[in-house]
Amino acid sequence: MKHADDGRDESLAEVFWSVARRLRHLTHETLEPIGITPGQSRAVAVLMRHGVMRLSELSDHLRIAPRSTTEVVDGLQERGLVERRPDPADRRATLVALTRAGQDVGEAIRTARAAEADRFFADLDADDRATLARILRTLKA
Amino acid sequence: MKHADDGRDESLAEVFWSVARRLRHLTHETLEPIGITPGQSRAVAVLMRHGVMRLSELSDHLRIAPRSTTEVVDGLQERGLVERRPDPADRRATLVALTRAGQDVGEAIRTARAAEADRFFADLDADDRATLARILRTLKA
DNA sequence: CCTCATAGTGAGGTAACCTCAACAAAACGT
DNA sequence: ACGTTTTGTTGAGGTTACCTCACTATGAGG
Repeated sequence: MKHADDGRDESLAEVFWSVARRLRHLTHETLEPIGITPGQSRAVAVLMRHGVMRLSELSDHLRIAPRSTTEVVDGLQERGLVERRPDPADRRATLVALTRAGQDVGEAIRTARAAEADRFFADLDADDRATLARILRTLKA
Repeated sequence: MKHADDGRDESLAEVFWSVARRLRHLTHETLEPIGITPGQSRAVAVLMRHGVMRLSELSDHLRIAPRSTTEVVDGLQERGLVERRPDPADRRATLVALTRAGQDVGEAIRTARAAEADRFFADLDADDRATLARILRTLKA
């Protein structure tokens, strides 16, 4: 008997958030069996793509405060997915590097996320997918 | 000086989240001067649209747990924007209604959000806006 | 070398959710 | 009519993912 959603004259922003909600839930489900949080997964993705970097650099990539990055890295380190090592060039800094296990998990995430995206965007044809990507890229700037 | 974003081969999902992040920040800024949180604002919008309803009904609309709705309503009540009243038809239930002040704030939000959306989606022409709406509506289902 | 900036982190805080259990009131089965 | 089950709301307490502020150690410029 639930209505569960207010359709009609909803704004672009509102639909956007409905979609975001659905995607967030899906992502959560995808990541859960891997035993990693969405935030940690983002960090792993950045490290996969760019390799070893300073904690502060990682903050920039993730667009979160340095202090928050500390926490994300703590979590990954506990799970043995990254290691901290001193930056030989600056003794204040800490480098963050994926361990072997971290790389494996990174691959697993990549695969799972791809499957997830396929499922999620399956209702869209190739054209719509391309258009959506273009429009979102505009909005991102 | 920072890179701040990983562009290149990013997936649809990733761009989506970048946009979401930007929109979330913007919304926060829009709502802050009104002195209301995004969650409360959503509740007010529902009440503006559908009028007096039970707490549990509001939960359904907001798609959050009843217990969480209690908190949202608490916040709004503290600010004098809604009032709780007993449901004459069921003494277990509580009805939530916008006060006069709540309706005024609802209007203010509506205006501010419209301006916000204009700003945010300003880079898109009418066609793109329509297309985006259509695609998002597909994904919402 | 003295001052100022920078890298990371401890302490503590917030918003927005959640579950679980309690309690009252309603609805149902017999 | 009456015991059982369901429903509507809320207290207690937890989680997640962020935040700011202050502190320490180090680096860099005058």
